[in-house]
Amino acid sequence: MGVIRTPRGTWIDEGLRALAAGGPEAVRVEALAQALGVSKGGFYGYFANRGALLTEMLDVWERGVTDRVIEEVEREGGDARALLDRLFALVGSDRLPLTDTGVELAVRDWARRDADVAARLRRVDNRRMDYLRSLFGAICPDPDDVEVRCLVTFSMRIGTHYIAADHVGRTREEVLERTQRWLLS
Amino acid sequence: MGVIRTPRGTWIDEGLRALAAGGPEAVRVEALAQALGVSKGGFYGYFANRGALLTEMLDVWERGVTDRVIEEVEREGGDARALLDRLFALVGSDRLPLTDTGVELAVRDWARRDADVAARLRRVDNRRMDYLRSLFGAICPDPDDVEVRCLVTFSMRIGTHYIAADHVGRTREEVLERTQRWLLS
DNA sequence: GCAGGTTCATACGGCGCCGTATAGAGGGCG
DNA sequence: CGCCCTCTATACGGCGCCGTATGAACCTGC
Repeated sequence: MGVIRTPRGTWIDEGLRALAAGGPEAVRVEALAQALGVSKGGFYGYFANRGALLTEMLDVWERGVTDRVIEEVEREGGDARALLDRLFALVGSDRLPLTDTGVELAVRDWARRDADVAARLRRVDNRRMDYLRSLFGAICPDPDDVEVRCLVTFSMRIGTHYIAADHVGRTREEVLERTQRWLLS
Repeated sequence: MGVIRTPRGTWIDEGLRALAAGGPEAVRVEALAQALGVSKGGFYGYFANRGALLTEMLDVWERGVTDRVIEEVEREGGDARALLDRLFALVGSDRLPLTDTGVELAVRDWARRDADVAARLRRVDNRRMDYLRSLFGAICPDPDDVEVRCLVTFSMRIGTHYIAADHVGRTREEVLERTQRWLLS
C-alpha cells in the first residue's frame, strides 16, 4: 500500500485557488499538477474527469461558505446590532480561509453561464439573505424596509469588489463604513 | 478590389457577443468565424492576432459605454431628480445596444485578472461616478452623503446582476424601486 | 474581358490540454 | 527479504485552437 503524496483535498484546494485567480476556465488538470509539483497521473484516481473536480470544488465551497460565517458571527452572541457589526467586520476584512473573496466572485460570474452553478449560488444567497433578514428584522419594524436594507448590504458587499471608482479625498472603506452606519440607523 | 464580406466591425460585434456569453476565454477566432458563417481566413487581415481583437473590443466598449448613456439621459433635460429617474430607468431596463449588461459584467470580472482591463474599467467607473456625483450633489447638501448614495446606487446596479437571492413575496424590481425612492429622499 | 489588387477558403505546423494506458516506485505484510 | 497493492510518472492519441501560407474567387478600372 503506497503512501498518499497528493490527497484528494489537495487537488480541490489548488482548484479553488486557480478558480479564484482565473475563473473556471483556468482550472486545468495539467496546470494544477504543475502547480502542485506533481504529474496529473494521480488525479484520475480521485476524479472521473475535470468536471468531477469542478463539482466537488463547488460542494466544498457551498458547504463552507454560509454556515462557517454564521457560526463565527453568532459565537459571541449579543443583540442584532452587535451581530450585524460583527458580520460587517468579518466580511469586510477578507480573512476567511477558503471562503475566499476571489472564489466567491469567480463563482458569481460563473453562475451567469452555468445553470448548476446558478442553482448553488441561489441556495447560498438565500441562506445568507435569510440570516441577514433575521438580523435587520430585529432592529427595523417595516418588512419592506428590511428587504431594502438587506439587498443594499448584500449589493455593497459584492459590488465593492467589482467597482473600480475612486472617491475624491476618501477611501472606499470610509464610504462603506458611513453606509453601514446609515443602514443601522 | 474585392468586396468586403466580413468587415472589421463584424468581428468586434461578434467578439463582444462571445465575451458577454462566455467571458474573454470564449472569444476564440475560429469560434467567431464559425458563428459568422465564414472561415478565419479574413480575420488576420484586420487584426494582428487575437489579443488585438480583444483590445479593440475594449476600445469600442470603453468609448460607447459612458458618453452614450449620459447623452441619452441629458437629451431631454430637466432637474437633477428627473435626470436621476431617467438614469435609473435606462440602466434598469437593458435596452442599450452593445453597451450590453452581459459585456459589462464580463469586463468587470475580467478586470480582476488583467491590469489593462482594470485601468479601463477604472476610467469608465470614474466617469460614471463623476456624473452620478454631480446629480446627487444637486439634491443633497452633504458631500459625504452624496458619496454614500453614489456608491449605493452603483453597487445596486452591479450587484443585482450577480446576486441570486429571492425576496419573499416581492420581486427584485420592487425592492430596487423602493431603494431608489430611498436614495432620492 | 483582361489585369491587378483585395478578400476569403483551405491546408498546415505547433501547442496546450484532456483522458487512457502502461510501467515503475515504494511502502505494508507475510 | 520478496510479494503485492496503491499511488504516481511517462507516453500516447485526440481535439480545439492559434497564426501562417498559399491559392482561389471576385470586384474594379481599363
